[in-house]
Amino acid sequence: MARQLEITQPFDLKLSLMMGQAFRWRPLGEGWFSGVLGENLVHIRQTDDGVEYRVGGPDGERESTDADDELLRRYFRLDDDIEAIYASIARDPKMDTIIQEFPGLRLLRQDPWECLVTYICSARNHLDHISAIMERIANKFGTTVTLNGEERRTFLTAKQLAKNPQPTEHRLKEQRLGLNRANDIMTAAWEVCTGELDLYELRRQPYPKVRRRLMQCDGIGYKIADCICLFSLDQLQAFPMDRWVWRAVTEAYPEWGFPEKAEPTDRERREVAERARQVFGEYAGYANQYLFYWRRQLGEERLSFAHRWHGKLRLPPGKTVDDVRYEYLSMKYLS
DNA sequence: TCCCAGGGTCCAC
DNA sequence: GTGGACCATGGG
Repeated sequence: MARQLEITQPFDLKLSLMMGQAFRWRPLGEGWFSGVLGENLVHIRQTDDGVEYRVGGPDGERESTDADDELLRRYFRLDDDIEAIYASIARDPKMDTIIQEFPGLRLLRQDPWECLVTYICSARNHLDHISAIMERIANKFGTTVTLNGEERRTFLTAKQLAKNPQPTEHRLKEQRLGLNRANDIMTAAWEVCTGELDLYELRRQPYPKVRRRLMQCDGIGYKIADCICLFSLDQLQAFPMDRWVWRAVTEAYPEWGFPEKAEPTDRERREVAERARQVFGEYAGYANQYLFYWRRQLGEERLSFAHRWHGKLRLPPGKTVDDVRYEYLSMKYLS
């Protein structure tokens, strides 16, 4: 039996699950998505007044309870006052426009350990590739959970890694996540198990301290620390600076004074993040996700223009693909 | 073969 | 503390 959970807030399930903050959600068709939350295999889809979902475990589907509602409320951050957050970051008129274009984008409160592993593997990787690595790791180490004919695996725990280091490290490296990543993950697992790195305790610490602590880990620099802060540690002022957000900022906010070049220096990343916190306020992390998603959508528009160019449609005389793209963007977003 | 991807680290100044 | 060079890895 599917269980209903009422949501009386802006909420776009597909957008929030598939935009590239979490990497283990899969579309099942007819609006359903499959994901693994801890020990639970969850099937969920959006309805007119919220979501409906089913939950499975090692022995297949089980009856959903109030505790499962609470699990989802926490995961989707339904405790956030999203209207107030949108209003806060929409003090900037461009952000207001973007939010109206894509209402219902939600940050997800992910498991800190899984999030740490995910983003250690994310460095210089494509979203699809990150998804594939996470799924391979789960398939190799996880325990089986089933639901409605589907079989998936729980994620690798820190304890599993620290308990039996050599064989698991070897098996981890086989999952093609990069030469040093497996070592970084092993080291982090060890620190988590000894209590030297207490991820849940970091949820109650101030943001700068949390980021500093994460950056002491191998393989975690400024950007990845911000991702872990924002996606799993309740640090909503974190502002992860990857190349997409850098493009969004340099193109849409020229008045901030950052040059349009391919890659920012570490210093420029820091300065953009600080500026973003001044402009968007204490919920800058939500603005960050909107900029990330928005700019990636434009990337797809750009591909679309290139496709037409090579196809039947011709560009206006004397104009480049970028000219047309920027005209389009100016009309649509930046007027 | 070249380019790209939710970067990190190391090493001179 | 900063800027630059180098590193990494699979896919299109």
